[in-house]
Amino acid sequence: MAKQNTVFKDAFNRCLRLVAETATLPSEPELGTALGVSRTTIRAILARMETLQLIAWNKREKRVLRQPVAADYYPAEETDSLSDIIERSFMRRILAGGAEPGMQINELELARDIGTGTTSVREFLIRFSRFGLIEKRPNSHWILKGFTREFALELTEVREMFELRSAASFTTLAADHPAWLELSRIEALHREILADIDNRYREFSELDERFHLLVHKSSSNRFIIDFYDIITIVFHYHYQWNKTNARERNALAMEEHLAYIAALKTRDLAKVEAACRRHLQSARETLLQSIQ
Amino acid sequence: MAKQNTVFKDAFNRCLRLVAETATLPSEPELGTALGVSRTTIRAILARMETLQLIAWNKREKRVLRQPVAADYYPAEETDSLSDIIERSFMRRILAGGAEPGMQINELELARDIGTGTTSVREFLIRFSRFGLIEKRPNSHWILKGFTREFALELTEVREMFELRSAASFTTLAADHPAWLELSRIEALHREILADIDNRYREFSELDERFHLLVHKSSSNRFIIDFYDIITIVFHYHYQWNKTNARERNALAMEEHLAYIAALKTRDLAKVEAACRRHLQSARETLLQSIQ
DNA sequence: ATTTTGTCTTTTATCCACAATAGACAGATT
DNA sequence: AATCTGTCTATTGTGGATAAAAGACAAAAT
Repeated sequence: MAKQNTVFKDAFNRCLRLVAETATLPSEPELGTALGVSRTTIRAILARMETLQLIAWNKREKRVLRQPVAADYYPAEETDSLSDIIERSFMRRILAGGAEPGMQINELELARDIGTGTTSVREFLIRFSRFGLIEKRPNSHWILKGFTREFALELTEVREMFELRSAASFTTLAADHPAWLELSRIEALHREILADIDNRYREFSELDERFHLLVHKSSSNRFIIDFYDIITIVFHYHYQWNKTNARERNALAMEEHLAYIAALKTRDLAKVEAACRRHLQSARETLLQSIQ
Repeated sequence: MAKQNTVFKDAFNRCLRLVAETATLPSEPELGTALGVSRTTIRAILARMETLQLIAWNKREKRVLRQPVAADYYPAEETDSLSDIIERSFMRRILAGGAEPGMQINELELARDIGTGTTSVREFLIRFSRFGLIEKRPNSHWILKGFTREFALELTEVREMFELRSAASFTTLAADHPAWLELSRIEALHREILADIDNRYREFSELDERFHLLVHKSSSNRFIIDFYDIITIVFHYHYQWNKTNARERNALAMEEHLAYIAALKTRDLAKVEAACRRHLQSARETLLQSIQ
């Protein structure tokens, strides 16, 4: 097997949702931009839909013949890209499984475990190494440095520097900058979720990322923005793993966010800094608690 | 061709220098640690030396038979690792060659150009992407973001944050911490080179890296230390490329270093910050000048 | 009792092949 | 005149093969 056709399968599934909504599909280029894939893939999707008798396809005409049913969709497991699969598998190993710091990581073993080729695993490890959790010994193995207390402290130290700097530049954005609108949208979402916290507290993780990324982006600094990837991945897996008191923690964090957002809106640097520090402080504590 | 034997060739050359100095070579493990390679490679080296009649090898006895001559050495081009070759070749393309920002980078073309397989080029690009000069479009090409003014400004912004923080933690190191000794050694080297600046100003580049890395290391933060890789590579190629007024620039920078070192030694935070800022300011200007 | 060597196994680095996907271009259609 | 489709080519993503290098272990030597 060479390349996997996950792009096709995922786009096919998304295209089925379009089929459910209209009587005729638009042109190939239009579908391509809508689904974010090339015309080659679009034509493969259309051909498959024709085979399944979902549409009648003749040049420009793409008439919907019937509504898609569950059996038309590709199973969700088949639409994940290989690198996502490797990432998940790897993170489970090093976070959930008892992975000791200092442990050796074996490309071949990892590849066999996941059921993939070594090349993909190798490329994943290279990409992943910038997160500071593993380190390469050339011509030899990788070393797991581990999700330790030191790691968390180093991570949060830089995060705090970057976020304070970003928050400060947020206050200097022009009044008509789209970030202000997005900030208001995020604020509204906070209030919505808080109003129904018992049912919706799980939505916090995604909202948290969206908010902090917005702040980081206002730095206009690629290094600061890229660094946020590390935060994202750490917190993402951390949330999946440590669910004690999630409701309370999330509610508290959202209150802090609201105070932080309010401070940003005043454009008063001292207030922004105070609110930002307060939130980062409790975020750090949450992270540290989950480690030891 | 699978793996290239550059490790062997490079270690062989270095081992020839040992042969020139002694009558008998030490044990295999000892040689291994001295040259930083495994026993497998050491044994390959010894076998080759035996073939060349450089040594008489019988178990523990490794008697030197003759002095190595120029012809015994492998040519320098053959001892560079493939990733170094790719890096150099790539940097020449994007720095020296007129590479426009926004240009597409083609793995296949790059590989053909360098005369190597695509896998190695691909892995290089993945590793290199953390420097923020290129960006990947999945399933498609890479985009060259270019060594632009924005890049330099974003880089120096983070550098200044990190170095100020590191310099501050330097002042809190225990008096018997080895960093103080290394600092004094670096200081002495500065004075030596300044005393003979006309002949030795080219040594600055290496000294500069050694000094700033020492400062960054005192942060004990892997993200700060890793970031210094970016600075290193940018300045490394930048020095090779822009040589106008090198003597004056380097002399000035060294004077600033001396002031910075003196400030560190007082452990007075205000003085450290002032000296550090002054130096970073002029380093930034030098970099910016070379760009437009 | 340690260290060294001989031998063997395992793993990494690298190239190559091939399917999936992107993308280019000319002719067809509105 | 602009957009769309049919067809073709080029490039990326991934598995597999293989030489180089690392590393394990027992027997041999100090």
